[in-house]
Amino acid sequence: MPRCFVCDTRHTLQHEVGPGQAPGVSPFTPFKMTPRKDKDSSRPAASKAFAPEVVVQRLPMYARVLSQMERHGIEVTSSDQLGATLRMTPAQIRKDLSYFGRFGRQGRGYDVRHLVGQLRRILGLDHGWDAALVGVGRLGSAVAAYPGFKSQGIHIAAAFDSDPDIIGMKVGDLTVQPLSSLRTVVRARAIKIGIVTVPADRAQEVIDTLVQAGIKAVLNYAPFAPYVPPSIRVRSVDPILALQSMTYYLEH
Amino acid sequence: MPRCFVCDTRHTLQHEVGPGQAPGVSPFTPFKMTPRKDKDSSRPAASKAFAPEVVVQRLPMYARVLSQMERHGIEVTSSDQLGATLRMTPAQIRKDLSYFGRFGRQGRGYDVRHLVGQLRRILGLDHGWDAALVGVGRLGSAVAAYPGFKSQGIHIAAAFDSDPDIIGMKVGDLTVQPLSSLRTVVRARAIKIGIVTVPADRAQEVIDTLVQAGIKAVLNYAPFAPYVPPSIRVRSVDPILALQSMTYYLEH
DNA sequence: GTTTGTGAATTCCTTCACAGCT
DNA sequence: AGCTGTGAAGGAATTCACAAAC
Repeated sequence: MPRCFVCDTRHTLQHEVGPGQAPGVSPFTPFKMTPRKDKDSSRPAASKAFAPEVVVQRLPMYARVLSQMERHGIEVTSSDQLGATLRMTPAQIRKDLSYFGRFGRQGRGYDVRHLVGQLRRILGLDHGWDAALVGVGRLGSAVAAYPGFKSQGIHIAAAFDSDPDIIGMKVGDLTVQPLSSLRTVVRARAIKIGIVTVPADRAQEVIDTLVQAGIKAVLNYAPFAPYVPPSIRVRSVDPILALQSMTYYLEH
Repeated sequence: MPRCFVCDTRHTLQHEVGPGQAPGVSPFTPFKMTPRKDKDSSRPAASKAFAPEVVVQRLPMYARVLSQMERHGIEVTSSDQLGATLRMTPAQIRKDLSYFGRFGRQGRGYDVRHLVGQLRRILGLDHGWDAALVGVGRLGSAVAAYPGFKSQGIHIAAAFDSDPDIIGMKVGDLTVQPLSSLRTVVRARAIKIGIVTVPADRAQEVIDTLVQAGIKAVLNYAPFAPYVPPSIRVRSVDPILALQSMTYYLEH
């Protein structure tokens, strides 16, 4: 269905372009990257209705603040305090949490240790995650060296590149492997997360390969809107888009 | 109003923590980072009602695809083709564009060159922008070296750091200056964009300084929710949050 | 026939406001 | 008194669907 405007075939490879879902990347900013309603047929039927995606995107922020508080020895907090720190309304925080359970006590607030534990469990942050990094150029090296991933339980377990000059190089304690072994390695190690730091014109084919290898979540740094099957999650990091949407306001 | 949970005063400096607006950061993903309704009193009264922020955030994606098409020699496109490339519904693209004018022709579509020109003008991308980079550690250096900014008209015009070992170093053709001269330099050169790549525990004070120096837009790479006056725009880039909101789905 | 532009309808998200528990 | 959890209300954003223009 996506018809490529470069070569006008119906392949799934886009040659460059596109959004992601919300730059914010910012892991931050929300978009609506999933096109057309997901219809969402079969749902596991949790304790209540399902949590909207926007809510899931905010959960990690809550977990982060609470970890902070925990480290500072704060034992109890409230939706007011959380909201002040995160610049959100307390009502939104309470409503968001209510999709997943009842974590607070009326009149008291939330036990920090308990809530952060629950959120980590819900988000799957109570254990580590292996990730495969594809593209070990300047950006990829910077990502590999960024200490934030490891400290948050994201372990870059394999690195790939197609450039013969880069293959064999060391990034941290990893050796860069050829793209051709991506599928086998990712399959064998059951890696579920891919981090894509290749140029935009290679990114779609890399993502296709990752998906074929069994990856379920993609962190995309290339400036385009990847095509993936509905069961795969994608988030894009795109500082340029973030800046360009601000220049609008500088101009007006 | 924001009361710091670390030192319990009402200062505006947060010690770490927080979201941004949408990770997506992804410059991509949308959130609702602006708390409480902006009330939006006086509005310049454009041709029609005002464009919602989500719409403004999508405009740069449209401009990017259209630039692509222009480079490929495509002269006419349609909301269908744009939607297929960006994985969005054609209706959304038409509606978004309608906030800013009527750019297409029924039965024909959009003239690529004309539309991209209009979008660049609307977004202020028809001229360059100077930006001040604060924090020239690993991340800051990577940002400074990233060719995407310059190619999109974002010119890093000054770089600052507080580390004596880093001050005086060269990044590209810039010399890193001490933080203490930030205010004067940013003022003198009328720089409106700040890019913050300092550690989270320094980020709020740096942003305060930037705002005092007259900056109007901040691209924040630190993992916390900055406090800024309502007239200042912030977008945060936070790949960790982006990943953590995906692990939820890996787990369920 | 094709494709835009846009009110109306719909869906989704946020905020309100209060009952209920501490 | 203080604060959560949540239905209901309100507001935003998306999608529909069609008249108008080529």
